[in-house]
Order: sequence, then structure tokens, then C-alpha cells
Amino acid sequence: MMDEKHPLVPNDEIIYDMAELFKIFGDTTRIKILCALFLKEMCVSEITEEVGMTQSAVSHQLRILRHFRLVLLRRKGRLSYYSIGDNHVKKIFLMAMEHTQEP
Amino acid sequence: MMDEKHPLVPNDEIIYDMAELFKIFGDTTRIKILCALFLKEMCVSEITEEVGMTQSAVSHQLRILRHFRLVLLRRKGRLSYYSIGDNHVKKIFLMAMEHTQEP
DNA sequence: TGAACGCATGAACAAGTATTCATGCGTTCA
DNA sequence: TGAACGCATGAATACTTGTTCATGCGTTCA
Repeated sequence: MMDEKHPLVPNDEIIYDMAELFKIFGDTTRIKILCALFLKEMCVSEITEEVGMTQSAVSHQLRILRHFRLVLLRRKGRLSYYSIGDNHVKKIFLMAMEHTQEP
Repeated sequence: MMDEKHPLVPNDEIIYDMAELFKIFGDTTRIKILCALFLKEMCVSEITEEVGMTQSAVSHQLRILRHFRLVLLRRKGRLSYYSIGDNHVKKIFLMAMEHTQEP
């Protein structure tokens, strides 16, 4: 009476959430931003300089990262400081690097 | 003399490879396929049944997973058996599930 | 050998998305 | 107070990508 479902595959909501998270990580600009923030909190112009994209592109991506709580925002005067908002990200990135660096 | 580069962010090739890997994980069909294969090797029709997609869609995605060596193919008669081809995937998925299951 | 089966794949279409451009809003400072 | 600055954001565009549909190829078996 349990084999009407598909026990091998997690339920749709979990699958969907996982896919959403990985989609966010599937963009070079967002990866660069997160990597930059791993070391320290930075304002937008610093991030822009670090990742080598336009300020507009960076702001758009920061908005997405913010929405999924992967970065945190702190305002100080006319500056916006961003920092890493999640502890799992670094671990997941390190594991992905392990994979991609293999022969 | 080292500050002409951007030491916070890994080089472009690493970033690109990471993004490619995450893009692959950023699709519900591919996640379902990989989750199904975590338990055991399966042929295409079994996978198709398990993930609830058309055979064509599954085959297309298996081609991508194969190309990135995330699954392995073994032919036996007119059946194609697929299995997990990478040890990191399961760990990465578990970590992603940890993240998405948080409040 | 020929038909049924299992699977792969190219083309076409639809949907999602990252960047650029232009602009607006709030803050600072002369 | 008004101009410069830092940042956010909407619209438009170009591009990527997942599914469907149709079909082809190799294997099995009657």
C-alpha cells in the first residue's frame, strides 16, 4: 500500500526548491559575487570592481541573491554593504570545485 | 605586485566549470533522474516511469548527464542501463536539501 | 526476415533569464 | 539647496534551454 508513490525520488516541493537553489548557483556573475563576499563584507562598488561587471548587472544579481537570503544587506549612509547570508554556500562551492577539478 | 589580479575570486575557468555543474543540477528532471539512480542502476524505461516524464525528455537529459560524466551507461541487449557516475553528487544534493529545508 | 521493442536524436517551439540602457531615488557635502 | 554620488530598477533585447513531435537505428524473437 506504499507503492503508489515514487519513494526513490523526493517529493516535488523538495525537488523544486533544490532546482531553484542550483539555478542561482548556475551563473558566473553570482558565483563571483558570492566568492568575493566569502572573505569580507563589501559595498556594491567594491563588488563591481572585484567581479569585473557593470554596476547594473551586479545590482540585478544582488537583488536575486538577496531574495533567496544568500546575501544580507546593511545600509550605511549612501553605501549598501553586502555579506554572506548562508553557511551552506561555501561548503557546497568547495564540493563543486572538488568535482570540477578532477581529471 | 600581486594586486593586479582579483585574488578573492577564483579564475574564470574554475568559475565557468562550477556554473556549468550547477546549471546541470538546476533542472527538476535531471535531479529526479539522479535521485532515482542513487538507489540502483536502472534502464531508461524504469527511469522514465520513476520520474514521470516522457521517454524522449528523459533520454535528452540522460544525454546531458552522460556528457558531464554524472551518469554511466552500460548496454545489455536492447536495454540501456544507467548508474551514478560521480561520488560528489549525493553529498552536494544532501547539502542543498539541508539548506532548502531550513525555516 | 520482418515486426515489435527500447532508446536516441534532430528540428521546432515555448519559456526563462542575464545584460544593457536609461532613469529614478535617497544621501552627502560644498 | 542643489549637485554629485551610490545604488536600484523597469523595459528591451539576445540568448539559452527544456519539452514535444517525428523519426531513425540497433536488437530481439516469432
